[in-house]
Amino acid sequence: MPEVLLSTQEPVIRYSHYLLRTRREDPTDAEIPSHKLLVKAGFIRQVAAGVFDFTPIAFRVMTRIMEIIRQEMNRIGGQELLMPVLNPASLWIETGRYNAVGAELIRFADRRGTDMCLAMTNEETVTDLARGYVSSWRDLPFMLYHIQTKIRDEARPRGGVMRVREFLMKDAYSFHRDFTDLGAYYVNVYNAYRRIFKRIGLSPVPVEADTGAMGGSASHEFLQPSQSGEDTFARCNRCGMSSNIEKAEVVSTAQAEGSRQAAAEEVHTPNMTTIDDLMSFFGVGPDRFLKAVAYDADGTIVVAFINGAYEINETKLKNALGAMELTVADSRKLTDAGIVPGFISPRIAKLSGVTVLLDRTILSRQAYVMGGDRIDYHVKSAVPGRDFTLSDTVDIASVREGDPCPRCADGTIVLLRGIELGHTFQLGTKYSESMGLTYLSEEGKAAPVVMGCYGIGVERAMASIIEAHHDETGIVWPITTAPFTVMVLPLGADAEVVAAADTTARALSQTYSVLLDDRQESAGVKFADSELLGIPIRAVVSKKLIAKGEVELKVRRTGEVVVVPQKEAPETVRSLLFGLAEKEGVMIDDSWPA
RNA sequence: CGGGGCGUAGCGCAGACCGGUUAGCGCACCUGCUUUGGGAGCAGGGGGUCGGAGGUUCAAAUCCUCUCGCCCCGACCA
Repeated sequence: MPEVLLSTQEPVIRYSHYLLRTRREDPTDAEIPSHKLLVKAGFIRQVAAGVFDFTPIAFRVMTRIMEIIRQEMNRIGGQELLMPVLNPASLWIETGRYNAVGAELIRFADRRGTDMCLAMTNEETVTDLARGYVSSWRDLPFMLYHIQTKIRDEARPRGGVMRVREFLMKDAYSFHRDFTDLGAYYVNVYNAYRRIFKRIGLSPVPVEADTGAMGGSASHEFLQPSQSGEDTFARCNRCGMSSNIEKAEVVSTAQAEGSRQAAAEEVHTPNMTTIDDLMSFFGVGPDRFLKAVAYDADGTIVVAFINGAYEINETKLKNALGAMELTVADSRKLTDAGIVPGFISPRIAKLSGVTVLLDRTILSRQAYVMGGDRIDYHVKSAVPGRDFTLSDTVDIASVREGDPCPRCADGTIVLLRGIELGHTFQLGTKYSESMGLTYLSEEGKAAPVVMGCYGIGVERAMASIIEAHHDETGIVWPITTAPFTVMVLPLGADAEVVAAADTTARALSQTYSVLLDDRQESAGVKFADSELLGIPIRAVVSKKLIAKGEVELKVRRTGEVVVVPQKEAPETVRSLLFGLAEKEGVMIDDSWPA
């Protein structure tokens, strides 16, 4: 596919009048490389917590990312439209999200007193739009998308532009007659996503994900492995299975133990309420203990029991319970219910108003040390099924590094961190049913439309590109998303240097986007800035070079330097770019550069 | 929302404990001259409601109260 984005008809951009100011020093409040570089190179400026200005050079990058997204969305039949950020609360009340979503959804009343909110995504508006259009199976399928501001009042914005309160997102919505059709289309989106990320210089891992408050069935996150990432995912070292830790299944291996089972025995364990305390007291590993964690799930007490070597995964627990709100229970509430915090055993299941959940990892051993249900006592050699009721077990544990893979025979799990670049959901009928988006089938029966939705964050993609493409001196933009293709540096203020740089810049700008550094700055400053800004090709014009009618071209990514006659500069840039395209794994159509 | 920290020039900071010159330094910015292949030199200069409000005092950047904002860790995260 041709990267026409690099082609340009625009004039040379003159740095001296361009709204761009780099900084000499690293910003103190930035932690991750992309944040530091975006600020240092003058791409972003914070306006409020999680709210940023994007300067012209940054917006050029965003425009290129958006254009690649557009091309790939259009390729799979997407129809671009524009939906509003300002939404009436009534639409969100219809789907139930008005109450289901927390304070991230900004709610307010307009001047007439009508309840409004600022859209964090557009399922409501798109479903509302579609129900005015869809009536027959003949109308399906289709896909709509837009690239629009999203507002989410995040509790804690962080990582520069990684997690913010206002951002641009490409969100796409597909509409189908049934799950089979959705499933088939989902593959198209999946492939389009892979193409988009490859083209912008990223290589995220598609991982199975929890659907969260979005609802629906299948969901994948595209996670770019990075230390700066906020998501943790599990990956099998053999079969490649990848799953967000919020969803990753845990298979515990049963340990072979002697068939002789000692009788349960109460042991005095003064003030020992943690697994660590008990480990040192009993002198055995954490997997010998039955750990109890008490929660308040939508107002009822839930106590989850798990093998002491594992941690409860609250997302999985929440899903198992179908709970909206899950918090750690306060001890007073437990005491009131007749529970002894710190010494809880599954025998409390008989108490009224208490739900007990047993994690599957409990099955891995035949006997445990568990709570004694009275202060300062534990029970040793407690056998599941004998000393407490072994009801159905559930999978609510967090997978650990080194655990066996749930998919293949002999793989083990590795935990990695990643940046969520995109998320795809097979929504199903959650929105169509609640909002009455139905169609008449060939049999003349009304059925809810089956939907999918697919997001990509634009600023986060930009930041991720920097995370993946930078060095000690600055950003190294891939040619597909670079704000400019060539940066021309005249060294010195000599009239002939200025004139030659101008000629070179004009010649190059016939085909490439060019930033001409016409500032009255020393050579060192210009070199440092060109490296910081990360423009793929640097063209130097100096007195020495002019004497021989030459310009020097340097490739930012590789450091390769060539000196060529001034007239050959455009042709040489072209071949350098083809070299870069190959290195970066992107295609350039031979018709480009023209 | 819990814990910790910070608000003084565009950016980074000092001054504050112990109230008292005209609030200072570096970078950036302006003028002039020199300089121009790796963040230049000399000289001169502009820019401040000291986050905001109230209070104490003869006097507040400095002490007290309230408030707003921002950062970090955690919780949260369609």
